[in-house]
Amino acid sequence: MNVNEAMELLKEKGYKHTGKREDMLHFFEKEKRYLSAKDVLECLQSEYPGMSFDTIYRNLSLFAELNILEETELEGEKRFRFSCSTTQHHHHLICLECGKTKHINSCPMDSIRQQFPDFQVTGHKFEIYGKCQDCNEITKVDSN
Amino acid sequence: MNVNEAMELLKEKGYKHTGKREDMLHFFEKEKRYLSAKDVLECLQSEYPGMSFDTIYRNLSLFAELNILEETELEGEKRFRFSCSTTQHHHHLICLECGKTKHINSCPMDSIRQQFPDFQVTGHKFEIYGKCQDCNEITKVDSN
DNA sequence: CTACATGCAAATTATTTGCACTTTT
DNA sequence: AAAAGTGCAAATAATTTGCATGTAG
Repeated sequence: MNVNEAMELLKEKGYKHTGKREDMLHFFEKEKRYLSAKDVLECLQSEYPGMSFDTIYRNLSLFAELNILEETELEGEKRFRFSCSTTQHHHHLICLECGKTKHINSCPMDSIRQQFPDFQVTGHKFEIYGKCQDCNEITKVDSN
Repeated sequence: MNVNEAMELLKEKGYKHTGKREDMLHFFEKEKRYLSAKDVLECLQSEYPGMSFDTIYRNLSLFAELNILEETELEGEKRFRFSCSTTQHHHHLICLECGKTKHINSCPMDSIRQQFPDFQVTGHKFEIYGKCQDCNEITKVDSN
């Protein structure tokens, strides 16, 4: 998924092309990590001073519904990231300092489904939290 | 972990023995599943008509801090369940209809840590959502 | 009688919604 | 124009906090 494909999808579905939408998507494409509504607002407010949370929230929900963004909930906040659904199903290591993510292609669900055939699985969440290599190095430097 | 052990732990740490705390713990022990603050309030209000959310929330946080309860976040709400930490590390299948849970002893983290030695893991979440066998059967009956 | 526990009311935080106005198409 | 997008202000909803009072040890 990239910004052009996303805008194309929006057009197909009858949603309009606005600068705010495009800029939101560009921000997500550039960051490649989970962002909160606040992150997005802060980024877009330089460009659009009157920009409000409502618009951010409405568009985030819309994008998530269309699978343009992946959604998760982290520390009591919804977070979104540009969808990597063109690649195979996967999970992430998430750095709690900088938000950077790393893909994990292996998914433990296959074996789980076999183990519990009576449980009808509708979804799952597998996320690993911690500190990425870069953030770890910064800490080391700081404490010297 | 059981209610007596939990009350013992509270006493050790200098927290007081109150009927509300004990009843909260009994409720968790009986239910063996993830419960929201609201669930707990509804249960305790019959016994303690004046019972307020504050007390529930304060005690839930306390119990979680002392590892008497396990905490997770599900559909925008914090949920707690009686801790099974005496048994080995594990995860759950969670029925979104009735809240019932099933243990999974296997944890995918061991292999993940090996795969990403540069990422300092501080936590992880692995939860499987769906419909348990009982709830599935109820649906079948309903639709007849 | 002292520290912890609780209720009340008010504050916080993230998110959603109704309504009037403004853009896209 | 018509449909969709947006800002504003107000409403929710879950959770937290300050303060005065109550209660267990």
